[in-house]
This record gives sequence, structure tokens and C-alpha cells, in this order.
Amino acid sequence: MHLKTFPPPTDSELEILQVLWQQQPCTIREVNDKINLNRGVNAKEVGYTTTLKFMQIMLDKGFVRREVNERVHTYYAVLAERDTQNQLLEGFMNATFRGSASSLVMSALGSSETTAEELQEIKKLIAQLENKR
Amino acid sequence: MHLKTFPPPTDSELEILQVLWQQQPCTIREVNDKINLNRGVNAKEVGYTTTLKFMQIMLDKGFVRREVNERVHTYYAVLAERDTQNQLLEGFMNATFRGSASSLVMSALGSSETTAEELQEIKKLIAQLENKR
DNA sequence: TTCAGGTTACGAAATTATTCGTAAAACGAT
DNA sequence: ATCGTTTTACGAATAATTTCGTAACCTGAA
Repeated sequence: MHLKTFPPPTDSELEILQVLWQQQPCTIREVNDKINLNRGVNAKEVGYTTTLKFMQIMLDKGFVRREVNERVHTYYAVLAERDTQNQLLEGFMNATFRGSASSLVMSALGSSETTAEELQEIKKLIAQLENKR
Repeated sequence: MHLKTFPPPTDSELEILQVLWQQQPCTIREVNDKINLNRGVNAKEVGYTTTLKFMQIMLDKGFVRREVNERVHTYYAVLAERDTQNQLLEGFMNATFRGSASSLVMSALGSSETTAEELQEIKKLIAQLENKR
């Protein structure tokens, strides 16, 4: 009747998924390297076996799948980026903005740099939403 | 030189702060009751001493202050709602939307019910942002 | 005054999330 | 074939968060 619904990924799991969403498939080595690049110099490096462990945990949860090649395994995200973002967004919006999308949106626009093009896109979306009535 | 910067509240702490932001001051009893009302029937109740513990932890961290009255203590939030929301929003946006405010905004508008008035307000804000160039 | 019920303090258990040590296996170069 | 390096598996330590048990203390009613 309905699709399997996954629990939301934890912070560490999400950090790995972000890497996969940008480039798939990845070996654990690649994921680990990118994560350590993304974190600045200041931040503590995450160990290789730590990343390995999370990939195994996510494999277990069904968040990723892998192909066993000659020497190494390569991983793919099963979770879709959009779906996952929406799932996390809903939880965050409820917890932090008491479910108010508009105040979340106002905060996001107010406190960040947004290019003119992005504002255009948002306006277009709003226009679409307004037409649907 | 600069204001004290607090670590972000945890989920449970935030849940309590939400109550305080809506009505201050509150006794622990009041906070605990509201939290258990907000969670549906299905969800497990949070015990009184659990809430008490968090208020003490937050007192310790400086997130709240209290007044000691005759019988009971009454609590006030020290953290400002807007500041806290913005702080949490930044972290969430970075982790989930790779820092892209526009894609966060598009998701929020796309997947939620927003009234015509709210859309108006957002449009007004966008217009203001566009003028500032 | 005594007791019942509500309140605060606090340690510690329970749960969840993160990190890492160690060992076994696989592979290539010598 | 053996060594050094890389990869995988997995248990367990650590850390962070949440929950609760218990005791001490008040206060008002009987």
C-alpha cells in the first residue's frame, strides 16, 4: 500500500549521504577523504574506520546499497536527496518554528545571502502556488 | 567585546523553551503539562522529574533563569526565540541543504500549507531584499 | 502535630550516537 | 612465498542525551 518509511538519518549519516548525493558511487576511502576536506583544518579528522562503520550501519538500515568489486566496495545512496531533505525539514520546522513554514522561510531569507536569481525562482514558485486556488 | 555565545539547545531543551516562549514565567508543573498535551495521545508521557532535570540543566547552562517564590520556582527563558531559531537554522541549513537558503526555502514552501497572507508577507520581504541593492 | 501530596535536588541508569582498536583478508611488489 | 599496505568486519569504548528513582523538604488540611 505505501512505500517503506525510513527513520531519519543521524547527523553523521547525513554527512555521508551528502557526499554520495554529489557523486555516486563512492568507495569508503573517497567518502572519508571528502568529509575531512569539507571540515576545515581546525576540526578534528574523522577516522577511516569510523566512516566505514557508518556505511555499514547505513547498509544495514537500507539507506545505501553497495556493489562488491574486485578489491573494494562501492556505495550508492538509496535514500533520495529530496525526500530526505523534506523529512528532516518537517521535523526541524515543527521543533524549531512550531510548524510555521512562513516564519522559517522569513528567517532563512532574512539571515542569509541570496542571489537575485534565487529570489526570482522563489517568486516564481510563490506565483505558482497562488495560482493553484 | 562580544556577547556570550551559547551552545545550541538540545531537542528536549528546545521543547521546553518553546513552552516558555509562549508563556512566561512557568512553573515546572506547567511546562510538563503543556509538553504532554502537545505530544499526542499515542506518544509516551514525559515524567515530571525529567522535565525538572532539564530545567535544572538549562539553569546551569544559563538558558533560563528562575525566581524562587514561596512554594515553587518560576522560570523564564534567557535565550531569545529569534536568536535561537536562527542559530539552529544555520546549522540545519548547512547540514541538510549544504548551506543553500534558496533550496531550503523552496522545499519549505513546496511541501507545506501556506496561507495567502503568509505568501503576501514573504513576497513583501523579498521585495525589500531586492530593493537593498 | 501528623500526614498526604506536591516540590526540588541529585545521582545514576538507560538510551542513542559516535569513535576507534584490532584482527582477518586481499592484493601487489619484491 | 613473504612483506607492507589497504580494505573490511566487528566488538567495544566513549560521549551525548534522556529518563527516572529516591530522598529531603514544604505546606496545608485534618
